[in-house]
Amino acid sequence: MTNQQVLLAVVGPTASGKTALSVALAKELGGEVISCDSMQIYRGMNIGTAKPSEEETLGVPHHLIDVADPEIAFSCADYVPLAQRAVEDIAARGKLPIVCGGTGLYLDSLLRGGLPEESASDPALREELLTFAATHGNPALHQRLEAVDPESAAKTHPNNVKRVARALEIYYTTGVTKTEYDRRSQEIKSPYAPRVIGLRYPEREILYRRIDARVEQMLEQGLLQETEALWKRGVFERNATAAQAIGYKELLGYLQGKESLDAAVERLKLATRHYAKRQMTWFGAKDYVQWLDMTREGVLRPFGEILEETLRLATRRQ
RNA sequence: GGGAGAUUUCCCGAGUGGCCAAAGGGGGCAGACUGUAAAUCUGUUGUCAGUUGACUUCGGUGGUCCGAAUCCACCAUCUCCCA
Repeated sequence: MTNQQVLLAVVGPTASGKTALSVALAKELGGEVISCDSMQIYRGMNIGTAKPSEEETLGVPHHLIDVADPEIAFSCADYVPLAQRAVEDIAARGKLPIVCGGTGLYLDSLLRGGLPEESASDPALREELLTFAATHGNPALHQRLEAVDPESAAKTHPNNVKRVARALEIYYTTGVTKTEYDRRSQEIKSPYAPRVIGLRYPEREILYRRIDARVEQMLEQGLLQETEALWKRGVFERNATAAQAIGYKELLGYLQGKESLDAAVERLKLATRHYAKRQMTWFGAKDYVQWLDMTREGVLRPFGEILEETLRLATRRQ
């Protein structure tokens, strides 16, 4: 009754096991993976972003990885059309698109069917607005938003300057308020019939232990060298999106001799845990997620069992 | 052996008689998010009633005072200095 494209998605916090599961699913169902990760986009950032290696992908094609240089300001708006094309492309070849990743906003935008027509961005204006807030105070910027779009002003805390600025940016560049913009975006009909599997860790300590272990592993694999390469390349000077990636900015202090390695690594682990929590909050609020417990009685469930359950969730009639 | 200083709520750290359950930061917990999203931001964090409110806390014990985390005495632990 619907000709929406079927699509599978595996989401969850960092280090939850998305990669292995989506590869297994692709093998099982004849699919290809579309990464939904704001940092795996970038070339030269492999270890720190836990980009799947050849051993991990097992020959399953992965899309939307290594599509931009770290100096590039890549964003959600760049991601969505590329991902849409990848979905079409995979489907056209009779394969199942499997979206895998933890960048909630990107996934949301993709599943929603893209951003509204009037979507636009103006980096110079953005900069100007941020400067305005810095000199006149956060409330002053917020008041400007309140004047043109009280509804979105009410929903955005004055201190969340970036969000306030974005709302104003939408209005100044398109003449449409953010409230109206959001409304229009809700009218877009999604071309997809997604099955979204969310990996959940009822016992958070288990996930946190995995995070710690993975950080240690990244260090062994040469995360420091990778960081140094990005540093030398000047990625951190321009405040590129890529410079925000967890794993690099935390180690920079050590490389610059401002901090001990142990301290830097601790901060890295902590930042990753914080990030994982934010992801859990994000996905937890999405009603399109079907949750799958990764642990039982304090231990990780056998992979085979998890795969089986996922297949059941993925193919179940809705 | 003598001298100086320290001891605060999970951690760091303010607080030197009432406005202190005690600043601020960190951590924890919860949440928001439609073009920087691995970013950005918010709330909450002694206990219990859960709005006023009650109760227990600032190394320990005992004092002074209407009233102490803040003053005094002794004890304990730690740091530093002189031997």
